[in-house]
Amino acid sequence: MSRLFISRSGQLRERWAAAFEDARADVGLDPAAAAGCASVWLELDTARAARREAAVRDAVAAGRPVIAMAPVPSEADAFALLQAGARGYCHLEAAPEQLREIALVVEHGGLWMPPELTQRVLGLSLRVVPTPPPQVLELDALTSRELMVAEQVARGASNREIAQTLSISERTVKAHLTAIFDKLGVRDRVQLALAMNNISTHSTVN
Amino acid sequence: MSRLFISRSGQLRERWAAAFEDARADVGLDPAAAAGCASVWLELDTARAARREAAVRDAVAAGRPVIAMAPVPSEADAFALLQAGARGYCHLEAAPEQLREIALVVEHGGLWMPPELTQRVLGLSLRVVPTPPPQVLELDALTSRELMVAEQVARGASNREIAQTLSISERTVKAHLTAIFDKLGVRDRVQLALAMNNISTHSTVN
DNA sequence: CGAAACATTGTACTTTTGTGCAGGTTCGCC
DNA sequence: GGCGAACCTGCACAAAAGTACAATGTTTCG
Repeated sequence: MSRLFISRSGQLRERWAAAFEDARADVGLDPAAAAGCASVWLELDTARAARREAAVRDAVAAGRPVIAMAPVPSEADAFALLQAGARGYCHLEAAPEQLREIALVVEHGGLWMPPELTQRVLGLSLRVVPTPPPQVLELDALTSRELMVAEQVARGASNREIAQTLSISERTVKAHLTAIFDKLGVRDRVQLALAMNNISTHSTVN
Repeated sequence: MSRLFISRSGQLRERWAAAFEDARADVGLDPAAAAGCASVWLELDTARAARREAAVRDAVAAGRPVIAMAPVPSEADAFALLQAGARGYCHLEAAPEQLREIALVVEHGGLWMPPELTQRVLGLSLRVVPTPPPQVLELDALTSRELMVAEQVARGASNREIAQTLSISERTVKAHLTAIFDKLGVRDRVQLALAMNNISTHSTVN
């Protein structure tokens, strides 16, 4: 029982091969081929959003558990695709060990999605999060002023705008930012913005 | 790492022992004992319905994955308990093989519930959780290459990293970005990253 | 009171980002 | 063959972003 990866580009073939000895890849879904697999993995284009659910549904129809792999996972997306019948929803570039983990879960009747999404999907409170190191932001570590700056960045504001809003100099904004980056372990405002919105970032390939 | 079963009656002890060599059973929750387990299984009384969620929460607080075992599984119950932090929800009298299956799933970060409940609970979540903004990005306007760049930015990657990943020069990445900003109507990579994750950004005055 | 944390800002400098201008290539299509 | 779209790139430049070092005032707390 192999794993079938459906991908247009096939760029990640090597990664999949690393995860599963029996990984197979194809550019389109062949129901007959899918039927013989332990699970079907779909690489989702960000484009053609409307087609994604249909793609999942088609794959599900083959009767094997389907895992959707999104380049940019989101809560809404996870909902839609799980509802379309996917049993797993993960980052497209999840590490091989994680892929194996997901396969294990899904092929035994479970649902899998990134911890941070599980949390939000079920509406859990942060404190209650179990198993994996949930990478909860240590927002408590921030001072009140730093928090204000961080929040603005989380909404896409520039240093100048933040300075204006808080009635301080741009230099001070930068000072706060340096402190924030250090405390939260991110390297620039983009990663901060994403982290503030509970989105895992690049270096954190989990 | 054993499995800890919390049960008032202890009637099903033998079944649990059959499922797991390392099964332990107790009548009440001892946080210290729970902390040393692979998973905690709660037998839920039908009586004292109000207490069930609290019981789950207490168990979850110990930091180990919790499976709720209900004598009469129901959709509403499943949702409530998963929301309380349970990672699994099953019939109290599930067969030993199934218990093992569930353990496998839950201890690897998955969610488990009876198949027939899965779809319904997912459907329910949609109604319970505030639906995210419908703001649809015009991702179709992006060319395939631009999309790749945008996705990387959405994960916090720098231009250098993107260039490396796509095997192109940093200059080209910048060229793509300029096109992306224009097409999507954002002004910089931070706003792009947020937009790609369906997060509304600071209202740009200019 | 004095240490420590916080907030603020300046000067100066490095690095990243983003743009303008000016080219190249390839590929499909009329 | 010509044309346009997408892709790729170099040089130059401006504008942000971020860091290093330093300093001053305020608040907080033991």
